[in-house]
Amino acid sequence: MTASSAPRPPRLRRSAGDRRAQLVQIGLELLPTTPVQELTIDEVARRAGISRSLLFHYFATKREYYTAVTRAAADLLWEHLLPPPGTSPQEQVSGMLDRFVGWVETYRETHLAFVRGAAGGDPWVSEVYEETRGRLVEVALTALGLPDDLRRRQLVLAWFAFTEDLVGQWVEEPTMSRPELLDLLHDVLDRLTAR
Amino acid sequence: MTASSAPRPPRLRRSAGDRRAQLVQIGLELLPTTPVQELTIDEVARRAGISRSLLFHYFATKREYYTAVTRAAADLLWEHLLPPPGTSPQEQVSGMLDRFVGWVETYRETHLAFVRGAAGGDPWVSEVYEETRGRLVEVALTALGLPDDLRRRQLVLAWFAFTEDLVGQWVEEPTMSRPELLDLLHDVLDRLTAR
DNA sequence: GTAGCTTGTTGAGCGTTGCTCAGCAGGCCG
DNA sequence: CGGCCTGCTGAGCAACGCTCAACAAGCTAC
Repeated sequence: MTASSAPRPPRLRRSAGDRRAQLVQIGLELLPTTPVQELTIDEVARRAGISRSLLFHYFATKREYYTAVTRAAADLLWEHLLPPPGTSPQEQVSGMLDRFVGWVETYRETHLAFVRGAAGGDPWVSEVYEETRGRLVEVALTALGLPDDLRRRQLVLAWFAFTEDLVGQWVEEPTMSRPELLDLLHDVLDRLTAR
Repeated sequence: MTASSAPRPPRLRRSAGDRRAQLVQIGLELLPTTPVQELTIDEVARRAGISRSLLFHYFATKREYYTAVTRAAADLLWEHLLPPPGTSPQEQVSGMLDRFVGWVETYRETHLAFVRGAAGGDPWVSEVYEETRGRLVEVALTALGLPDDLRRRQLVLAWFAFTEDLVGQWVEEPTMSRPELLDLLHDVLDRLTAR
């Protein structure tokens, strides 16, 4: 409840970069509790303590803003999963898998919201996640030492959908041990790519 | 282009059932070309030749309307996939798989839009598809003669995500023959449930 | 210090959309 | 023909995405 008698909070200017980052950050925080369609510019602006107009100064369109938020989320995931340099190929894949499960365990709500937001409707938004999925598959195939042909690519992408879904279910209702899960996922991937 | 001089089309009353069905039908037709967020009540009402108000008489909320449309789409899929009575258990699963691929082949755009709409954001909507997925998995497990325990259920659900994704990719870019695809999907399912 | 410029920032306002409500009117009944 | 049930409409409100002209914070130049 803002006191109506408050003279007015001293308006402070932020650099363009700061403001953009702040707005994207607010989007990331809102993501887990708010489906895209219910995310309003008003709410974001209110949280940032700025006018709606300013948000449109940084993002020409609501879609553009939402895409930027999605991209930020995708980048976080990407940076977390990418194998550190100097890892052996075998370790790269199992390491990524392990970190992926850990990621979903830690940011369950956020990650699920991210995936749903990316999967749902809007092509501009889903493209962002598609791209990240594509890059991840590329890394995985390289680590496995397999040629990146179209057929295998499809299989690994579909395997990723399998993984997303299974891990998503597993964190809500663990029906096996963590190592069992990791083993199963790795095994399915191996069998699929061996074909 | 509606002639402005048209005296006024004779307003005709429909029974409540007819009108509801018509509105849902319009939703189904709009689904493939229109992401949820861009589906407007105005557009639907315009196509039905009725006022916005009437739509709110049948569906209290836009969400409720959209849920009804999704349910209709899910029911169509369900009826198409359900094995006819008197089929042998083995045929049931491969038959369902075959019909599923056929379904995606035939209604590619519509089905993809349906899945995306169901996956995206809104819990009320996604629940509808979740339910259908659950029933399909139940049928599959029964046909396979396997107990419906939690673990297997998760695996088959995840396999379904795998299948959705792979078939979706395959129809856009066939990297293998149709029988190969069916065989692969069936094989993966068998290996997963055999564990 | 102050004039001036850059640019972060705002408020008023427009068109559209989801949704409400009081009441009109089609068509079946007596 | 009169009455009633109920399908149906139009006006209108609040909230939203988005635009635009103008204000003002804070740096630089003198």
